Amino acid sequence: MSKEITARSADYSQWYNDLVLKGGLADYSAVKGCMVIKPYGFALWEAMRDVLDRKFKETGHQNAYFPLFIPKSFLSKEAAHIEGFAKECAVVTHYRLKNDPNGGGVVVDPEAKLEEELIVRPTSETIIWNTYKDWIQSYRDLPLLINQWANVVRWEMRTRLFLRTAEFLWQEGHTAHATAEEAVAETTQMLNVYADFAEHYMAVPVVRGVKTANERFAGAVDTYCIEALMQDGKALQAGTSHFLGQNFAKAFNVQFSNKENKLEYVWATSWGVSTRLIGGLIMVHSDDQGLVLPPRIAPLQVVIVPIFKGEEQKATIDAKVHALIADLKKLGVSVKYDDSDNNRPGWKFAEYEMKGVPVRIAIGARDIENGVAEVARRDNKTKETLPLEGLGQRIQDLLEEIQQNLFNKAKTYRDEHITRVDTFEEFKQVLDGKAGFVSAHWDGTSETEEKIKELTKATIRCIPLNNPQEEGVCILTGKPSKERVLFARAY
RNA sequence: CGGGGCGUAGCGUAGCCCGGUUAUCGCGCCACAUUUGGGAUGUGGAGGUCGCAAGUUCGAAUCUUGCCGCCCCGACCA
Repeated sequence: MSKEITARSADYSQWYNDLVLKGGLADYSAVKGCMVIKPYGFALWEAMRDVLDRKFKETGHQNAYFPLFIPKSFLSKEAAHIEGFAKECAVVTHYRLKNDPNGGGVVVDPEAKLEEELIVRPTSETIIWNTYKDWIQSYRDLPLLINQWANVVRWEMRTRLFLRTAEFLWQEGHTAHATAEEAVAETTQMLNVYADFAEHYMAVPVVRGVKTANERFAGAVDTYCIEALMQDGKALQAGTSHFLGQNFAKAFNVQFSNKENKLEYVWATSWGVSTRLIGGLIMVHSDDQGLVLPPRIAPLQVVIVPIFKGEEQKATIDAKVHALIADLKKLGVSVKYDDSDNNRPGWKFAEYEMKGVPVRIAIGARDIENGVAEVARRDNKTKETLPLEGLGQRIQDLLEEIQQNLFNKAKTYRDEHITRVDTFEEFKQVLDGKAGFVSAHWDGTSETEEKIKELTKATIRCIPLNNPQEEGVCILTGKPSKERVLFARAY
């Protein structure tokens, strides 16, 4: 009816947009490239944020907040860093408006020009390292383990809801360490936190790996990443964790006295995930009926729809439902009883399917008589009639089953879409056919990587961690190679 | 920045070529009634700077010019 969803097979991008808009996650805004995150979408982000925040704290991090604005001169202190971000920075040049003397509303007051322009943060390494300079003097001040939840702005040419917007929400961890070994350990620890979150909460299987020089974060020594595979066979970088070496410490002159009273530059990491994860979540699990959300981060896990004629039936159903709700809440299950009379049951069924609520329970007079309820799973669209007795526990188990099923399904798909190839012909065939990750030998040079990208639009997503070493030859140049890397077309 | 598309009610649209009653239809919204096991039905009703500005004309949603905005596809990117 009013909420037709484009089929994935007809137009994958349109399908994705339909889910975001009609599922009530976000809207386009009056500002080009920026979206409004609606309550349901934000609830999803909050659910993800809560889990991650807990994990950060469990690994010893604390939250803090740094300014939105960064003096222009800060950004240029690390050469590779500014190189990477310069093209997409929003710049504040004035601090005041005034009435247009020609009567055209307000204009920028030319008198109010800033002496030094401010950059709206595209990422906060520079402002943070400028601050750390004052916080770190001794090895006793280390490690410094800070995370920030914030918005950042990257003025992208072309945007897509959640996947790439001019402003987005994220978290960025910035840590300082006394030794390189400790910083590297932090980098991999946080990569594992992300991977664990993706797999156990989002039910999204990921490949852990390290980026090639081409794809590395601007200013990093090494960029570790988790890569996920979408249903259209394209890859999505779902999170990154960077070992920054001493680059930022040197740029901002952050030194500490070690135990031998010698000055040393500190070692740094930074790591982040963004609202982009929501885009990935949608593209991994959802179907042509709408969103499919994994129970562990679904804003709402269970919806109960009563089916009744008249107040009398309603009262009988209410009594049973309230008992069930009490049970579910006791078990930590989030539940909504939609007994509004505005829409009929069929409408509600369709609506909650669109929104991806994992479990729907329908209870009518007929069920009350039989002491049962109809329980419908969103993930595989099956329905079964279950006794009301002990239903709460059964639902809790079912949610866990759904969580597992979503992960297994996504993992099977992902594993079936990692294809080993040994020639460039096969490589192109796979990319244009079944798509997904392509595991192939590469000669290790940036030039070859660039060339392959030019020819096929595929990039090296990562060199997987613990990658088996094997002799081979580069698919493009035929030069010797010691290991396979994962290529894919990516978002 | 290149290519394409679009701007008419909250949303989706017709009308535009070929200017002429009160701007079309559907969804949604409001009221009432009947309904309620897969997106209900009827009756009545509210809602419009036709993106903005200038021009042509007796008359502009419609023609002309300029401007603005958004979306999609590319290059760039999390």
